[in-house]
Amino acid sequence: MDDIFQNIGNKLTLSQRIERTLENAIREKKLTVGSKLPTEREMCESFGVSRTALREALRRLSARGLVTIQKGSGMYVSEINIEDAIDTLNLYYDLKFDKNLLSQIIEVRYIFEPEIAKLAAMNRTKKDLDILSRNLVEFEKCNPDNTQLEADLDNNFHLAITKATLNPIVQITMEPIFSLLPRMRNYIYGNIEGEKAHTIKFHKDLLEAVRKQDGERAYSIMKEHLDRTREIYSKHMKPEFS
Amino acid sequence: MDDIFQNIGNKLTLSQRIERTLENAIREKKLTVGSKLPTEREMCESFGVSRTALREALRRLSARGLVTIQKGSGMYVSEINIEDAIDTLNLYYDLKFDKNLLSQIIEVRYIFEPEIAKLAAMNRTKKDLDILSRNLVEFEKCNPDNTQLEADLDNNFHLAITKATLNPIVQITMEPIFSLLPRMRNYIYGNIEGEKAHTIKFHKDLLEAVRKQDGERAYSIMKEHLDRTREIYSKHMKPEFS
DNA sequence: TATGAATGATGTATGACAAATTACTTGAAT
DNA sequence: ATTCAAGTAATTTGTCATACATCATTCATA
Repeated sequence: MDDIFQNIGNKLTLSQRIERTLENAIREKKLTVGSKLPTEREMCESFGVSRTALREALRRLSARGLVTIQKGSGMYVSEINIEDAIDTLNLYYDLKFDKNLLSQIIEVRYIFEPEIAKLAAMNRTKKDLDILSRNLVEFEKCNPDNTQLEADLDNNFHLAITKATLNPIVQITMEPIFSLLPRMRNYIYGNIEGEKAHTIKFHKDLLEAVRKQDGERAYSIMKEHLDRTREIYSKHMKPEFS
Repeated sequence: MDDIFQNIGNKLTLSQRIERTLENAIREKKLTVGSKLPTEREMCESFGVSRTALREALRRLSARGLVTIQKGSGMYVSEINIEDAIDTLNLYYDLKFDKNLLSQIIEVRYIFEPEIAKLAAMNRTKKDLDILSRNLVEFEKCNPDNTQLEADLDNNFHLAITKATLNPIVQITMEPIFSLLPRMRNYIYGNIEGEKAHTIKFHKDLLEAVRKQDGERAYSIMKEHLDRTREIYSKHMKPEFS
C-alpha cells in the first residue's frame, strides 16, 4: 500500500462535479439531444446546490458546446456539431502557431492530401463537382492583382476536395489547417503557389480526375502539386523561419 | 442593403462579451501564456461588471482550456495543450458514434496510417524505438485470454507509431480514433485483429522497418495490415451495422 | 527554523431585480 | 360562436450585491 498519501489534492469543486454529472448523463444518452433541461431552480433543488454553483457548471458545458442556453426560454441539450470540433482545433493551432507548426502543416498536407484526393475522386457526388467547377470558373476570371481573393479561392478548392470525401473526420482534420494557410503568407515571400497559370492547370486536371472518379490519377496530380508547393515553401521561407 | 433587419437577435450576454474580450487578448498575445490575470475584484472594477458576470466568463474560458483557475491562488493564462484539443475531438466522436462513424474511422485509418508509418520511420527517435520494443515484449508475453490487455497493447503500438512522426497534428488526428477502437469491439463479433500470431509478426516487421528508417517498407507493411483488418471488420460487422 | 496567525485569493450561498420568452387572458371582428 | 390579435401575467435566464467558506500565500513570532 504505497498510495496511502494519494488522492488528497484531487478534490474537484462543486460546480465541476455538477458539470461532470451532467456531462456523463449526456454522454450516456440519459439526456437526449434537443431535450430541455429542468429549470435552474429545479436543478438547484434536486442537486441540493446554490444557483451560483449550478450556473457556473452550465456555463462550462455551454462553452464546450454540450448545452445551449436561451435567455427567457430554458437550457437544452445541444447536438455537438462539426464546427465545435473545428473551432477548438482552430484555437489550438492559432495559439501554437510558429515555425514548427508551419512545417508540420506542410508535412501533413503532403502525406494526407494525395490520399484525400483519391478518396474524393471515389466518393464525390454531383454536387461536389458543381462546387469545384464553379470555384474553377471564379478562379480563372478573378483579377490577378487580387492576390487575397486568389488565395481564398485556392483554399476553397482544396477544402471542397476534402469535403468531397464525404468523411467528416477528414474534414475536421484538414479544415483548421486550410484556415491557417492564408495567414501563413505573412511568413512567406511573394506568392506561395507560383504563377496563376500553373494553379489553374492543376485544378483543372484534378477536377477532371475527380469527375472521372479516377482515384489514382487524382492522387498523383495532388502529390505532384504538393511537391512543387513544398519546394516553393522552403525556398521562400523567411530567414527567421529557416 | 438587404441586411437591414439582421443583427437584432445577435445580442451577446454581458459575460459572453467579457469572454470574447479576454479570448481576443489571449489570441493576440496581449496576455501571455503563464501570466497571472488580475484578481476578480480588480477585473470587475476595470470592466465595470459584477463578480457573477466576470466569473461566468472565466468559467467558460477555463472550460475551453484557455485559463487555469486555482482556488486561493489566482487565475492564469494557460498554455493550451494537445490534450485539450484531443479531448474535444473525443467528445465529438463519442456523441457522434454510430455505424457511419465506424466505417469512416476504418476509412481514415486505411488512407492515413500507411503514410504515418512511413513518416514515423523517417522521423522516429531512439526513445520511440524503446517504447515500441517494450510494447512488443509486453504483447508477446501477455496472456492470450486477456483480450482486453491485448487490445490495449495493440492500440498503444499504433499510438506510439503516430507519436514517432513527431508531428502533433498527426497525433491530434489519430489519438481520438484509437481511443474509440476498444469500444468498437462491442459492435464487432470476436477478435477484430485476428489471431495473435499475425499481430505479433506485423508489429515485429513494422518495428524493424521503423528501426532501419525504411519508410517505404513501413508504408507497405502497414497498408497490408490494414487491408487485412478492413476485411475482417466488414466480415464480422454485426447485422444491424451492415 | 518551524509553527501558526493574518491576509488575500477563489468557491459557494442567498436574495433581489432586470430582461427575454412563453403562456394566458381578454376583447374585438367576422 | 369562432378566430385572431393585442396585451398582460407568469416563467426563465441574466446580472448585481453581500456575506461567508475554503484554500494558498505571506509574514510575524516563538
